[in-house]
Amino acid sequence: MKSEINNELPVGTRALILSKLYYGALSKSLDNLDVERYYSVLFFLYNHQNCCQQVVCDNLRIDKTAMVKVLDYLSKAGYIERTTNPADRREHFIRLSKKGEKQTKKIVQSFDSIDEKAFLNISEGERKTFLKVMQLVCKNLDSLPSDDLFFNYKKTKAKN
Amino acid sequence: MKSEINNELPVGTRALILSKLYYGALSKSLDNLDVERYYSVLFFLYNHQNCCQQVVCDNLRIDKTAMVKVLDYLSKAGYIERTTNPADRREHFIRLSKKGEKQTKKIVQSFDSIDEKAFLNISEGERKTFLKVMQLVCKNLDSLPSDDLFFNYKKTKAKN
DNA sequence: TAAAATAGTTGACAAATATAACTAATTCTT
DNA sequence: AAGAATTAGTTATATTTGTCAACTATTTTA
Repeated sequence: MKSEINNELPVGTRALILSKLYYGALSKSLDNLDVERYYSVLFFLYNHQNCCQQVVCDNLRIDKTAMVKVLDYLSKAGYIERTTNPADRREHFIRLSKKGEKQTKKIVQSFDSIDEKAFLNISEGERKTFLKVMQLVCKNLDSLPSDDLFFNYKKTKAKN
Repeated sequence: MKSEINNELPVGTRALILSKLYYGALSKSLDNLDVERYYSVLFFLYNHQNCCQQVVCDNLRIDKTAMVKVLDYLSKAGYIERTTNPADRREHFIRLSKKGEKQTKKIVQSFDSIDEKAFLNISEGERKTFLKVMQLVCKNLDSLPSDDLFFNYKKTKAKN
């Protein structure tokens, strides 16, 4: 038996642990797919067909240079296609291919099923509160002015 | 302005995003320390002096081979010391050095401060519920029997 | 006491992340 | 309308991180 999941950890650390457990379960459940990662990108694309890369980056907090590699990988696996937005030719639309869509459907099902299991024995109200607070915490963290962050030190170079 | 933090993402993905934002803020606030990562390990050691490696691994869900490298890094930086448990000579106790303790105190303060800012405008009750549910979700995910994970596929090898 | 399990380590490798410099296209400024 | 600045995406590189199998040393178990 593992020791208890620690109750005294900062919220960021707990969130990281939660995501580790979650993605561990997810990738186990999707063991026999021909892509082994970037499920969340596929999930996002499933719900946002034909959006451009930057939108994916912003929503999933993935760096744009990393995103290039993710999409190269998914493209090589035949899951996605890139097309140029004629209205703004800098942008590349990302679309799931027929194969990508079919496989991503299973991925979405896996996500849904694990979400469901994750909230077992938790009331609908608590679940709602949880998700609402999670949203707010993200918003708070996202809008932290970087000056706020230097409290026990004098500000040095403040690279941001 | 970034687009909204997406409300339709699976809980694991949201938790990952939360932790990214959190650790981004944290490392910015600790910019001028001579260690640049593994803050959560130091945080944990601060509250659990002289525990052995496996306990840290279990609590923070870090692989034991990764932990070796983490501790090598922290040891080289002069933050920690390893000693053998005389009662069970397989175990290595990890202790913060004097320097490590002094620096980690600042790290703990940073964690606390960011936690506080993260929960701005969130009521005490909601915060409590949030943390309780987070705990439960982790527990649910942790105890998922791996059979539960193969629902849309026939079970293959089920390596676990 | 032999076999199994546990704590920790090593080395090789794959993957993630960060940075800077770059192209191409668009928008802003005057 | 020209030039500057910005934006989307890419490339290349380097560093860090995570994963895996195999290993030592020690303790537990059967």
